[in-house]
Amino acid sequence: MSDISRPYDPAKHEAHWQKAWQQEDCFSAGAPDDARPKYYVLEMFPYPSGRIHMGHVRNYAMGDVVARFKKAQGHNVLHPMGWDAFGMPAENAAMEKNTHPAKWTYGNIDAMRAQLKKLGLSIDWAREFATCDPEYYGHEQAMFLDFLEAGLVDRRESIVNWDPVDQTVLANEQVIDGKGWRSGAPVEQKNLTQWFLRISDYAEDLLAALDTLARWPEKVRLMQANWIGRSEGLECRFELSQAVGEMAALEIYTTRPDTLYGASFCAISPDHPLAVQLAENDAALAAFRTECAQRGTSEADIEAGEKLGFDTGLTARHPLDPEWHLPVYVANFVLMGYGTGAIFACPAHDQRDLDFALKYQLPVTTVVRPKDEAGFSVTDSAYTGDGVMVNSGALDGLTPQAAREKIIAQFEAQERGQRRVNFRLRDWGISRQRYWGCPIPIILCDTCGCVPVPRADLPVTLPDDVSFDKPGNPLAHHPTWKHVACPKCGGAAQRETDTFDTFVDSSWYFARFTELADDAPTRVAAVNHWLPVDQYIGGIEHAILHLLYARFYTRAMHKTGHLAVDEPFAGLFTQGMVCHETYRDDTGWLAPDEITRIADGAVLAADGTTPVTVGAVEKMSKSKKNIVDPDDIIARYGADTARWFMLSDSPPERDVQWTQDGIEGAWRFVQKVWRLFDKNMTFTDTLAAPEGASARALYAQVQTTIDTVTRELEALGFNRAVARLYELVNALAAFKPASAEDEKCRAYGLAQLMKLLSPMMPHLAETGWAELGGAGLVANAAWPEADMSVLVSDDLVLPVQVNGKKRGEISVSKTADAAIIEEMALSDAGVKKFIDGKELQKVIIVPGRIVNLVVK
RNA sequence: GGCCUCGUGGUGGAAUUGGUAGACACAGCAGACUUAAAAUCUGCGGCUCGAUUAGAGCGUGACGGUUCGAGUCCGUCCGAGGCCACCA
Repeated sequence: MSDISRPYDPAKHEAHWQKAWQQEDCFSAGAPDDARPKYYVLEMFPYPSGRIHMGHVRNYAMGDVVARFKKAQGHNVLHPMGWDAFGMPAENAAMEKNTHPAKWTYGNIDAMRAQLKKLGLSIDWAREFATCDPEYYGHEQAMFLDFLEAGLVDRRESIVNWDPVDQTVLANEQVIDGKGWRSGAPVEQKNLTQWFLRISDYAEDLLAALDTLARWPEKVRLMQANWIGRSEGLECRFELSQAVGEMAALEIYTTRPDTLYGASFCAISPDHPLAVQLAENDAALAAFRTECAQRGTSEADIEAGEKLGFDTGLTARHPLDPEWHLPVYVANFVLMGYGTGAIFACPAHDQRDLDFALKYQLPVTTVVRPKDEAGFSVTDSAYTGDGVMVNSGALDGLTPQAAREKIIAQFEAQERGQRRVNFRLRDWGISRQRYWGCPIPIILCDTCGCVPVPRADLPVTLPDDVSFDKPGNPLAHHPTWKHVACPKCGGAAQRETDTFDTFVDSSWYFARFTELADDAPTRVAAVNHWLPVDQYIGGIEHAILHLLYARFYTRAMHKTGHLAVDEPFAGLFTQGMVCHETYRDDTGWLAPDEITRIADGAVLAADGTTPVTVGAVEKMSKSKKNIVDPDDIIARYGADTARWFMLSDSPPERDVQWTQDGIEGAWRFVQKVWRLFDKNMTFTDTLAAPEGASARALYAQVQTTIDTVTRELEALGFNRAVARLYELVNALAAFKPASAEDEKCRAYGLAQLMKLLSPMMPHLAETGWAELGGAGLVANAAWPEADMSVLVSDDLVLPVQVNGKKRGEISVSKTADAAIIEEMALSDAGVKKFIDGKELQKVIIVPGRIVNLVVK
């Protein structure tokens, strides 16, 4: 029996229970043949930056609630943890701190693992790995060779986004406002030979299957759909009036074939082969192409929206009228990477085309008008709405939709074009010119070309002796590493010195967790048993990239026989960020522990005199110094308090604001629960509904709490579950036992409370459970089931409205018929006042809900 | 520019999905205990009017609509935020 006169001391209890869970091996997942239904809970694994932050605490607290809850409900739970350990920060640290990326990374992992363990998470640590372990990335290399054989990989030259500071290629999605996502340097366009995964082959499937992901947020599915960007249109030829070399026609793609009669000119991308060829003999065009390449695609440039064109002097024949010649421009707003890199322009119905036409004085012909505006014509604003076709020959009078269908059918019948589906999604360029990543297992031979590294030679490991003293890729600078004999011809050859994009590493780690097989990336029986992940939890910032790549990669693994599902994550939850107020004085940002709050609410610097400006509530970040360190919080209040605060108040998908008052409130709640154990009690885990009124009322509240908390946890409504638990604790604290039955019911209520609290505050729940004399660990106890029979009462209280406003309440028998309810409602004193002297027009009785009297 | 989400007390937020608006918590006020403070316990708390009570009116960004009944559904507008962005 603990001394309950003293405050609850988390430091004492938390370490004890963490050890007990480990000794009892509570959280190891059962084998695939375990009789219990499986449940795979996964939080997005962390990057080992060095220390955990509050965002991790929130993320892993949520996942842990789900894992513990599902275990208690009788599931065989898999809840693993690992490290997304490759990436540039390790190289930056190596440069700045003169250490080795591996040493830095593994040191960080050790530190963060210790921090996570202090949170008391129910993790199966036996499955832990880091993506920088050769045991992991070697399998990744083997799978890459499988993908290569299966035709899922391409190597091709392409224009890439080049970060001149980091000296590496960036994916489109790593370019933000024309700048590198890490360096912030303006991105340049560069032609490089790159490895690609053919994700665009799966565009249609990745899009269609979004409909099957019922337990994903609508928002994320929409973002992915937009990213994949499916459009339907017509691809057709515009004959050039004179051929240029081999090129006799322009292939164009349009989603608006209905507006063909409004054509004004054709435009090709500066990177279009025709433009490239013409530029060879045209210095002015060459200069124009250079100018376009330098302008880039930054937000500022797009905002400015300046349309630049170069008249090639060529013309193209309109496909519907060979005598109609359209000028061909090179235009900066046409992208080579989408469609065919060539368009026909209809200025009346596309704003970009209109801007261009007005600038270069090209014709504007209106071919769609709004239904009710007979004389409509476009002047300075393109019309993109629905309506009626005009000035379009046989199309006149049709809707644009019907006109599109008619034109496409006509082109297909005449074999001059075809319906074509286009996607915005491009193939995934995975080559990175970095050291700290998974080496691409390819050998480049002048004679044999690209030769896969023989399987027996995998993994291709990173050399340890590297230097970071010059920009670029240390693997390419290394004196010996890249020089090898060609596996095919035996001649001198070189290793591919690029490494994989780190998104490759995180595209299959969830599969690896299902079994750490030595000889294969996955063990098919285990991976097919556990996947898909039942509940995946992480930040919304991964809504597109990571989640889309993982969906594609799973399909690729399916195709190559590594598993047998297509969708890796059946349920997805995206949690909000942890925010904090910001503070600054003349010297810059101040940390929360560098300020003091005085009585009138004013905020001063630590010296007690300098006034401090309280800024916006923003995501915790080093740069704004508005960080609260989880270690400090755990040391002062314990893990349970930190977890409880992260789960209360704010809905989990929304941002939460960290406040000192909030953490203090959670701390007081822990103490309040502890004070409930103020006397010896007989352990009571099961109880029939008591007879006495007071015990019965408490018993009933315990049952409704079990019922609602269960449903809230099922729905990940942690904040609402917390509110119900506050209510139960308040009721237990106020409950004054007056009989043996009362005592027993109170003990029973406390036992149920411990079980309900245990997913969120596992240490306190164990302490309380032991205090009550419960057998074993509450971590192993079964989830309680609500006895709802006690709630079935014969009477119920119905609110009575008059004209929709509540005016009274009546207590009626459940079985009372409408006539009796009406009579009681009409005779209620509060109601009477509002109906006397008025004509009763209607009585609405919603059974069990409400009564509404309509009077006039 | 396109697509989407959200606007409820001093604050974070609840509201059985069209049926008693403001649960629960934080901050606040008053009281009890204490020499005092902290902690704890009790009570109050949307706004306006009503001296107070009883009570009445108003109230979920604004205006309109549907309905017996709207925070919830529809329309227009205002405001905040997110994602994508010259994607033909």
